Formats: sequence, structure tokens, C-alpha cells
Amino acid sequence: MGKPNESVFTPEELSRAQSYKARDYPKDVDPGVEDVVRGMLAGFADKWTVVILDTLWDEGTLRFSELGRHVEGISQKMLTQTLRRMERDGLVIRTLYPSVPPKVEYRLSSLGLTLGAAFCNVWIWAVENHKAVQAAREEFDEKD
Amino acid sequence: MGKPNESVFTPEELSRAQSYKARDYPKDVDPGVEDVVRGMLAGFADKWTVVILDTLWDEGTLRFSELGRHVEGISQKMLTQTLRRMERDGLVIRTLYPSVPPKVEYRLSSLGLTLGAAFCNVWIWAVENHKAVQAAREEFDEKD
DNA sequence: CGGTATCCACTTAGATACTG
DNA sequence: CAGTATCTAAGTGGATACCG
Repeated sequence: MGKPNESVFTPEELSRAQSYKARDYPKDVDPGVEDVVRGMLAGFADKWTVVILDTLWDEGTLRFSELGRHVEGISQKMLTQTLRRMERDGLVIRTLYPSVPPKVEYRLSSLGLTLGAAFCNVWIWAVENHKAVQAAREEFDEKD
Repeated sequence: MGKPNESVFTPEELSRAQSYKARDYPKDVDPGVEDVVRGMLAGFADKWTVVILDTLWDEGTLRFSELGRHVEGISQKMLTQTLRRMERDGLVIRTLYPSVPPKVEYRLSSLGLTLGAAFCNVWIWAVENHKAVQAAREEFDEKD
């Protein structure tokens, strides 16, 4: 993902797009790295990961069951599974207090914090454009 | 997703995170909107959508089959399906040239362009941090 | 060329029951 | 409390064949 292919967009559109970017994409990225990145992104791009990232971003530190209550609709199985993967990827830190009953706390690592920051722009986009998406859907659906 | 819960992070970590953000998340977002946004994000957060967004960002305008060749590993079915959903969401514009054989071109709408810009930060994060993720995985795996 | 339709193997995720 | 284990229903996506 380099510079956008500008030919088809107006200067206004390009400038509007710019307002969602923190910085420009680096110019010379090793093509091999692009593939790695593509694969990694596909891994993060699932429903629960994004929501958990967001929740921990907002709440700071949460116990397993608290997290479950914050993330509406998630099953215990998916919560465990997703947290385990995020821990493995270095995005969250899991702290076990060996008490009875056991207590386990989850919080973002600094790697998770920066990823959350990057996703923040996507959230902003969604807040600002969800009505446009809604409108597009309705138009698409009604024209047979 | 408001401000990060800052208590657990150092100023350095917070400042590093800031460098991935184009702007700060708006302060007072209707909680009802948050739910809508959450749902919508879950819809975009799939493997193929992100890759197609990226490809059209880079290439500008592509025919159906060209797109298929650029997006490695995608089946015709998924390509059709994903493009149709993105078109419905107003992210891509589909242009049909009624020639024989038919020719269909796809390109990003300005809505798609801005979403691509927002995702750009995530790509940058991935490029800059994929080694850290890799290292985290290896450490996690070897400590049984 | 750019699809749609059908079939099927495989994955996924929820519900449930159980445990340190 | 914070999981693991097992079963199963539903969904997903690939392969193949066919059509305008």
C-alpha cells in the first residue's frame, strides 16, 4: 500500500482522505515484508480482536469475566481463544494472581496500545461516515 | 473508544501511540452510534475486504479478472461476494461496459478512499511492528 | 469476460458439562 | 473464577459446471 493511485480522484477527495492519516505510508517497503504484513493483518482483522482491543483501550485493566461482560455477545470460548491469540502476538498482557478463587487480569501491552491507536482512525472514520454507508446500502437495496 | 485509559502506560508509550493517530477520537459520541459503528466495523474486518481496499488503493481502476490476479489466493466466488458487499456499502464503484465480451471495472469511491486512508495507519503499524509480533510469538511458543 | 448456481468438505463458534 | 473438553448446528469457502 503505497500512495493512492491519484488519477481518479479530485484534489478535494484526496485532501479529505489525508485527514484520516497520521503519516504517509513509507516509500520503499521490501515487497517481501508486504506479504508478511498482509498475512498478519488478515489475522487481526476479525470481529472479536478489534472489539477486545477497543474495550481494553477504554477500560485499561479488566478481569476475564469483566471483559466478557463488556464485550457483548461473545462466548467464553471465543473470549479465551481470542485473548490467547492476542497474548501470543504480544498485544495483551495476562497477569495471573494465584489466589483461590483465581484472578486473571488482562491489559494492553505497549504493542497493543499502538495498534489500538492505529485502529482509532478507522473508528473515527466509522463514526463520521456510518450514515453515508447506511444511505448507500438503502439505495443499493431498493434499486432491485 | 474514547481516550485510552492512561493509568497503566508510561508517557513514552502514550506518545508513541499518538504517532499512529491522525486525530483524537471525538469526545462525545452518542452511545447508540458506538453500537452501530461496532457492528459496521465487524463487517469490514474481514480478510478480503482489507486486501481489496488496499489493492484498489494502489492500482486505481481494475477489471474483475485483473483484480482477481492481484489478490493472491482469492476464489472467484469470494471476489464477487466481497466486491458486491463493498459496492453495497458504497466503498467501490462498479462500471459495466456493455460490450461483447463484457468489461467491468472497479475503483474506490471517495468513501472507500477515506476508509483506505484510515486503514493506512494500521498498515504502517504492521510494517513497523511485525518483527516485534514475530518475536512475541516465538517467545510465547517456546515457553511451553 | 464476468459472473451465477450447485454441491460438498471443512471450519467455526455456541451450548453444555466439567475442573483446578 | 477462569478456564478446558466435547459435541454439534450453522456457516464458509473452494471446486465445478454452466450462462448471457
